Amino acid sequence: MNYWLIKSEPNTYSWDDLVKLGKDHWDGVRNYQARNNMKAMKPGDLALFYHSVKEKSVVGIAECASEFYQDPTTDDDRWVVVDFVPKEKLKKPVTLDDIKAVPELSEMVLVKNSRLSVQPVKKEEFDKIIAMSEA
DNA sequence: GCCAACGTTGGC
DNA sequence: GCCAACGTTGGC
Repeated sequence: MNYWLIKSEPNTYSWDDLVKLGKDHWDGVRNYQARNNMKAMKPGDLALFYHSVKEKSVVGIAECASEFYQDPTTDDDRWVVVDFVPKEKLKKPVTLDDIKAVPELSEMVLVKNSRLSVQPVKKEEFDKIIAMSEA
Protein backbone atom coordinates (compact mmCIF):
# COMPACT_ATOMS: atom_id res chain seq x y z
CA MET A 1 0.00 0.00 0.00
CA ASN A 2 1.33 3.36 -1.02
CA TYR A 3 0.28 6.89 -0.31
CA TRP A 4 0.13 9.82 -2.73
CA LEU A 5 -0.97 13.36 -3.11
CA ILE A 6 -2.78 14.51 -6.20
CA LYS A 7 -3.23 18.15 -6.93
CA SER A 8 -5.77 20.08 -8.89
CA GLU A 9 -6.99 23.59 -9.31
CA PRO A 10 -10.56 23.49 -8.04
CA ASN A 11 -11.64 25.77 -10.88
CA THR A 12 -10.52 23.13 -13.33
CA TYR A 13 -11.33 19.99 -11.41
CA SER A 14 -12.36 19.76 -7.80
CA TRP A 15 -13.04 17.18 -5.15
CA ASP A 16 -16.76 17.78 -5.68
CA ASP A 17 -16.38 16.93 -9.36
CA LEU A 18 -14.89 13.58 -8.45
CA VAL A 19 -17.66 12.95 -5.92
CA LYS A 20 -20.28 13.82 -8.53
CA LEU A 21 -18.79 11.43 -11.04
CA GLY A 22 -18.21 8.68 -8.50
CA LYS A 23 -15.20 7.47 -10.42
CA ASP A 24 -12.95 9.22 -12.86
CA HIS A 25 -9.57 8.96 -14.48
CA TRP A 26 -6.90 11.44 -13.56
CA ASP A 27 -5.93 12.91 -16.90
CA GLY A 28 -3.92 15.80 -18.19
CA VAL A 29 -0.67 14.91 -16.45
CA ARG A 30 2.16 16.07 -18.71
CA ASN A 31 5.10 15.73 -16.44
CA TYR A 32 7.39 12.73 -16.35
CA GLN A 33 7.84 12.61 -12.61
CA ALA A 34 4.11 12.78 -12.03
CA ARG A 35 3.57 10.20 -14.75
CA ASN A 36 6.07 7.84 -13.16
CA ASN A 37 4.32 8.19 -9.86
CA MET A 38 1.02 7.25 -11.46
CA LYS A 39 2.62 4.21 -13.00
CA ALA A 40 3.63 3.11 -9.52
CA MET A 41 0.09 3.29 -8.21
CA LYS A 42 -1.90 0.20 -7.42
CA PRO A 43 -5.62 -0.24 -6.83
CA GLY A 44 -6.31 0.42 -3.16
CA ASP A 45 -3.57 3.05 -2.79
CA LEU A 46 -4.79 6.20 -1.10
CA ALA A 47 -4.20 9.72 -2.29
CA LEU A 48 -4.67 13.04 -0.58
CA PHE A 49 -6.69 15.31 -2.83
CA TYR A 50 -5.19 18.79 -2.76
CA HIS A 51 -6.77 21.99 -4.05
CA SER A 52 -4.10 24.37 -5.28
CA VAL A 53 -4.02 28.13 -5.90
CA LYS A 54 -7.04 29.56 -4.09
CA GLU A 55 -7.68 27.07 -1.33
CA LYS A 56 -4.28 25.46 -0.91
CA SER A 57 -5.69 22.67 1.19
CA VAL A 58 -6.01 18.94 1.32
CA VAL A 59 -9.75 18.37 1.14
CA GLY A 60 -10.31 14.65 0.76
CA ILE A 61 -8.96 11.18 0.32
CA ALA A 62 -9.26 9.41 -3.00
CA GLU A 63 -8.65 5.75 -3.61
CA CYS A 64 -6.86 4.45 -6.65
CA ALA A 65 -9.23 2.17 -8.54
CA SER A 66 -7.14 0.86 -11.44
CA GLU A 67 -3.70 0.21 -12.79
CA PHE A 68 -2.37 2.92 -15.09
CA TYR A 69 -3.50 2.95 -18.70
CA GLN A 70 -3.13 5.10 -21.80
CA ASP A 71 -4.44 8.64 -21.32
CA PRO A 72 -7.69 8.73 -23.35
CA THR A 73 -7.35 12.48 -23.89
CA THR A 74 -4.27 12.14 -26.06
CA ASP A 75 -2.84 9.84 -28.74
CA ASP A 76 0.61 10.37 -27.34
CA ASP A 77 1.50 7.07 -25.71
CA ARG A 78 3.90 8.68 -23.29
CA TRP A 79 1.02 9.69 -21.03
CA VAL A 80 -1.09 7.57 -18.76
CA VAL A 81 -3.95 7.92 -16.29
CA VAL A 82 -5.30 5.96 -13.33
CA ASP A 83 -8.87 5.79 -12.06
CA PHE A 84 -9.81 7.30 -8.73
CA VAL A 85 -12.89 7.04 -6.57
CA PRO A 86 -13.62 9.46 -3.72
CA LYS A 87 -13.14 7.69 -0.43
CA GLU A 88 -13.61 10.18 2.30
CA LYS A 89 -13.99 13.91 2.63
CA LEU A 90 -11.85 15.40 5.37
CA LYS A 91 -13.80 16.75 8.33
CA LYS A 92 -11.75 19.87 8.03
CA PRO A 93 -9.42 20.86 5.18
CA VAL A 94 -5.74 20.86 6.06
CA THR A 95 -4.16 23.95 4.57
CA LEU A 96 -0.69 24.42 3.20
CA ASP A 97 -0.01 26.80 6.08
CA ASP A 98 -1.03 24.10 8.55
CA ILE A 99 1.31 21.65 6.88
CA LYS A 100 4.19 24.12 6.82
CA ALA A 101 3.71 24.75 10.52
CA VAL A 102 4.43 21.11 11.37
CA PRO A 103 8.13 20.19 11.48
CA GLU A 104 7.49 16.51 10.63
CA LEU A 105 5.85 17.60 7.40
CA SER A 106 8.52 20.02 6.27
CA GLU A 107 10.11 17.38 4.05
CA MET A 108 6.94 16.73 2.09
CA VAL A 109 7.20 17.09 -1.65
CA LEU A 110 4.26 19.45 -1.41
CA VAL A 111 6.43 21.83 0.57
CA LYS A 112 9.68 21.29 -1.30
CA ASN A 113 8.39 21.03 -4.84
CA SER A 114 4.94 22.49 -4.90
CA ARG A 115 4.66 22.24 -8.65
CA LEU A 116 4.69 18.47 -8.93
CA SER A 117 1.08 17.43 -9.47
CA VAL A 118 1.30 13.78 -8.43
CA GLN A 119 3.53 13.17 -5.44
CA PRO A 120 4.45 10.30 -3.18
CA VAL A 121 3.58 10.77 0.48
CA LYS A 122 5.03 8.80 3.37
CA LYS A 123 2.66 6.83 5.56
CA GLU A 124 3.60 8.92 8.58
CA GLU A 125 2.90 12.10 6.65
CA PHE A 126 -0.41 10.75 5.42
CA ASP A 127 -1.46 9.73 8.92
CA LYS A 128 -0.38 13.05 10.36
CA ILE A 129 -2.46 15.00 7.88
CA ILE A 130 -5.49 12.83 8.55
CA ALA A 131 -5.01 13.39 12.27
CA MET A 132 -4.82 17.14 11.67
CA SER A 133 -8.05 17.05 9.68
CA GLU A 134 -9.80 15.51 12.67
CA ALA A 135 -8.40 17.83 15.29
C1' DG B 1 -1.95 40.09 -11.07
C1' DC B 2 2.84 39.36 -10.44
C1' DC B 3 6.80 36.86 -10.29
C1' DA B 4 9.86 33.04 -8.99
C1' DA B 5 10.83 28.32 -9.77
C1' DC B 6 10.79 24.55 -12.39
C1' DG B 7 10.62 21.49 -16.48
C1' DT B 8 10.89 21.03 -21.29
C1' DT B 9 12.35 22.23 -25.78
C1' DG B 10 15.42 23.22 -29.38
C1' DG B 11 19.60 25.27 -31.31
C1' DC B 12 24.34 24.73 -31.39
C1' DG C 1 25.35 16.67 -24.76
C1' DC C 2 24.97 21.30 -23.02
C1' DC C 3 22.63 25.35 -22.11
C1' DA C 4 19.70 29.30 -23.14
C1' DA C 5 14.99 30.44 -23.96
C1' DC C 6 10.49 29.71 -23.25
C1' DG C 7 6.01 28.25 -21.18
C1' DT C 8 3.50 26.84 -17.22
C1' DT C 9 2.46 26.42 -12.53
C1' DG C 10 1.28 27.98 -8.18
C1' DG C 11 2.38 30.74 -4.01
C1' DC C 12 2.14 35.31 -2.54
